[in-house]
Amino acid sequence: MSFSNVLISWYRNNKRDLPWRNTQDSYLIWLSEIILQQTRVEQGLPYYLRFSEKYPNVESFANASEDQILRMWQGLGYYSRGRNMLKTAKVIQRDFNGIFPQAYADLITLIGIGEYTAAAISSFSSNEAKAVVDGNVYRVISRYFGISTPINSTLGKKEFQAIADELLDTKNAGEHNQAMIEFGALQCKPKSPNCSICPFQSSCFAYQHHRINDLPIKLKKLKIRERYFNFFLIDDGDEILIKRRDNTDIWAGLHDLPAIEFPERTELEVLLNHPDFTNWFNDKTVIQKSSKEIKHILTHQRIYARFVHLNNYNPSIIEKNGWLKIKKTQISDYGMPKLISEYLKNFLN
DNA sequence: AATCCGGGGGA
DNA sequence: TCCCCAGGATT
Repeated sequence: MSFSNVLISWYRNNKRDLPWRNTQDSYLIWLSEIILQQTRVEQGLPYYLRFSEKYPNVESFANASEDQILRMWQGLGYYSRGRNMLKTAKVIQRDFNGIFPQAYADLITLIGIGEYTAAAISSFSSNEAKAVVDGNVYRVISRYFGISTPINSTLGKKEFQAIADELLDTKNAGEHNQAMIEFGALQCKPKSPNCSICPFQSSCFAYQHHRINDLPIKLKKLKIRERYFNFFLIDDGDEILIKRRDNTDIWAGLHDLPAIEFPERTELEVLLNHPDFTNWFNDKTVIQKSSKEIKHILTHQRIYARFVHLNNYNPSIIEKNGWLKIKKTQISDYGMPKLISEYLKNFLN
């Protein structure tokens, strides 16, 4: 039994009865595909039913106003899908004689229709031999074949499309595509797939190698944290105060200056009222200078630093906070992040 | 190649 | 919380 044979057999036994599967009307299929982009079937289904009832053909859709479309789209998200559908419907009226195309080459030219949707509409409506690759297909292929190329990398997209093309039952493209998607949605789910009753158990790479939870691999978009540090350059004659950073944060074990951190940009005023500030300093404290904001880029963080120069402090805080009082001439004896050492170097010279 | 666009559901 | 969902357009 080939992969496709097993797949189709599974599909015929397990498929859901969904309204857009009971038609070959490329307009209705288009409607369903756009609604289902990045949207679960259960969430999109009621929208499909309302849209297909109110706009049973592309002409009625094209004659709707954008307000009407967006009102019906309300709550579905990604609203540009609705706006683009209206544009496309008008293009169909004007350039395609009001006949919704079935050919991949035509579909791919339309706004809102990318590779996946063009392959879906063409194969579902006319059995054109184009393989769909959506989130489900990425998952099925990556697990079954043990492909660890990230699915959201350029190379990964090419690689998975090529495998999907290879796998496609070209004589039965529409059903094959539906089956791949349905299998990914119902059986080979992202979390806790039903491997125990899977017809591919013995041939699935991920199942055999216990990699189900590792595949597919997706590049995480690194989220950058923004941090606002106010460093205090506490001038005590020929000495200054520094501190060693703990091991739970950036620059672990290096030395920097006493600091107060905020999660967002703040006025100097806010800093002066911070409890640490009022503990550390006193009435005799004079702010001699405050540097402009210095931006420092790390891989996962953007540091915005401000250096506040002061000349008086409460002596007890040195011991209490575990700070160090060192001679300015000894600064270079201590490992410091570049942000700090550069600033001190410029300041002291 | 990265970022934006969204509401909803599951772990 | 984080991840993912029948992705595509834009920069």
